Amino acid sequence: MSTNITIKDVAQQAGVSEATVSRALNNSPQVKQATRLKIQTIADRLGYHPNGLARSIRVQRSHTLGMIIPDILNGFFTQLSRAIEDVASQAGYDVLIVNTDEHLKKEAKGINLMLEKQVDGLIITSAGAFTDYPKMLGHTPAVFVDRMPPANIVSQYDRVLVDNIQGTQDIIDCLIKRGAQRIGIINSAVSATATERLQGYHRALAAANLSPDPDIEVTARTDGSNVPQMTRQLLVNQKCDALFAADNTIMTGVLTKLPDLHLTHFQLGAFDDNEWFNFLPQPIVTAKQPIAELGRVAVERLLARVANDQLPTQEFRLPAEIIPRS
Amino acid sequence: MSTNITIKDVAQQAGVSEATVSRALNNSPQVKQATRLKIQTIADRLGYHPNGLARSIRVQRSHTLGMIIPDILNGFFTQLSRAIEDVASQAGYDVLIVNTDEHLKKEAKGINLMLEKQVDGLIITSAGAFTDYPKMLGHTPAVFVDRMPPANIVSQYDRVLVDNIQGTQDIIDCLIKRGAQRIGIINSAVSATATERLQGYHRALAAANLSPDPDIEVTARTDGSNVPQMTRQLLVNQKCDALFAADNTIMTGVLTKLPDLHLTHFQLGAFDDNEWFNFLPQPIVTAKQPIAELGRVAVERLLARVANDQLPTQEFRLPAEIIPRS
DNA sequence: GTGAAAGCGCTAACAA
DNA sequence: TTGTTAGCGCTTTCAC
Repeated sequence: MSTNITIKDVAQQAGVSEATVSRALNNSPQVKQATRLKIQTIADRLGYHPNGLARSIRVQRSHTLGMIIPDILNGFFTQLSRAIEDVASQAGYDVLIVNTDEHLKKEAKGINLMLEKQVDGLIITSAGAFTDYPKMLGHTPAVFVDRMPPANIVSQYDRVLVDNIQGTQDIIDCLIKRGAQRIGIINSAVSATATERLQGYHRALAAANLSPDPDIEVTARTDGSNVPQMTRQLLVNQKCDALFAADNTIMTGVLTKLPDLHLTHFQLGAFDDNEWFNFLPQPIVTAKQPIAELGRVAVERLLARVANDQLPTQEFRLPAEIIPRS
Repeated sequence: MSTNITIKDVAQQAGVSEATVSRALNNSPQVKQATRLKIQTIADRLGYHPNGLARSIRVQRSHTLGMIIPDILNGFFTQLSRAIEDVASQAGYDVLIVNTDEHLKKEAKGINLMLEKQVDGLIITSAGAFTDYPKMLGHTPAVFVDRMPPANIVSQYDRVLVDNIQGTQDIIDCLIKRGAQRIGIINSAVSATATERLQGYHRALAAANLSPDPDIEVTARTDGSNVPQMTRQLLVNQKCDALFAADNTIMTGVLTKLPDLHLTHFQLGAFDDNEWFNFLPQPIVTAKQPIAELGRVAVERLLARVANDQLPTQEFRLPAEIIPRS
């Protein structure tokens, strides 16, 4: 915040009014070509940069979007943020990012910060199943991606997410076709997601006439700390011949534990793909989320809602692509 | 930008002046406890959020930092951005990120955008060896991380980066100790970095009385497209018994090619560590950058300069840690 | 301890 | 085609 040269300086130098400078620099059609040129030259010479904050406050629009994610180090959110930034910047918006680490307080603080920064809209991957979003957000448009808000208010917001049931079903299906008979699942800590993925798991079992076993259906902690131990439990104690990890952080936990186990015959499946899986000795069947698409749809919908807050809310459900890897 | 309730509304409801509300909400000591309480209650009830833009424009400080990076999908920058966000947010700043894809135009556009958004300072990992930063940046403080600005202006800015020479030397050293006699290098496309890493490479060779061979010193394209072919060239045609990749994207390219080559005895080294390397069948010796430290130092220095623009510019050189992996 | 008034840099009526 | 004026929401003297 050190650009001390303002529209007034340009106006004085050019011998015109501030209004004319503003018009010229904003390409208003109603300014004489000669004037515009002179003004532009002078602005360049002075190294003038318009003060976007002043403009925003005046036009009541910041051209900034806020994005709330658990952790950008998680590959899914890295890719999502990139996609969102790309689409947003194409539309003349930039993006403010806050990492919550699944922490409700951090999320609340982040949202507040963004509201103060007057973001035009918010893209949220929720950490808080119990957060009162309508109260927090006020009239600021928001779309939820991947993680849904609490069930009682979910219909008040636009949502963009993957088809968890189908994606999971395809993976389990593939594992079964390749001979798996007893497939353990380490499910996500995110409840809405977990419910759907478990459902896909059960559907695939049913379709193959395999009966589910509660003993081999477990749920990871949010921080993933219990995943290695569960891996052992399922693959060794419970003698599973395949293991399904419900997201990429869970799979990372599984991979950490594997070498200790000295197993030879078992299969692996995971929701969320990862380019590094290609380099691993053990093939992993995955459901690859259309992350770029998720981001694109989310931003487009958000901007549409910014332009028209009367839009009915909607859920966008995108298909996951199975990557068999054999 | 939909918060239509302002300080004025709170003032009216509370029966005080706007000034008093402002003071109360900013914890000015000179406002009566009772007044402050009443104001805070009313502000809460109304769901009042201060307009940060208006404040910024008034106090001439945005409490926002800008960050220019090539691509957040590159693990190094993912981690760097996280570190920077953490330190910045701790200090009450948030950060705006722009990806340049090593594109000069995108970088210029991004910097302009940030100047318009009135960022208090900029953290830059430069794409442009030929960019005229002093002209672009004006008086906005900037610190360069990892990628340095052009040599003729480098001393005008603070810089934070790793000890490339030592890091590389340690890796090559380790490879030699383990028996390597002919170590190929695929160097970085970033010239300043490449120069230093090559120097470390040569030093290690010299220390072991191995003579360098220009035929096995090659440089990757910025987009890494020629890396797979170079991998084959060095490991097969040139019969290298070890390969050093000068950064993590290069190593990814190497790994892509390896399976085709069906080689059994060779070693791998790389600058930049990656958690996924732990899961690979082939051990990789790396120099792990202190990324969190780089980010922390960069933000701290930047904020120090924001507070005092008379600070002499300085270079911060941090050590890399060798991860031998055998 | 509180209020009145000015002004940060900009844009948008309304005039000329 | 251009200038004048008002005001976006806030903080900060300067009074009282």
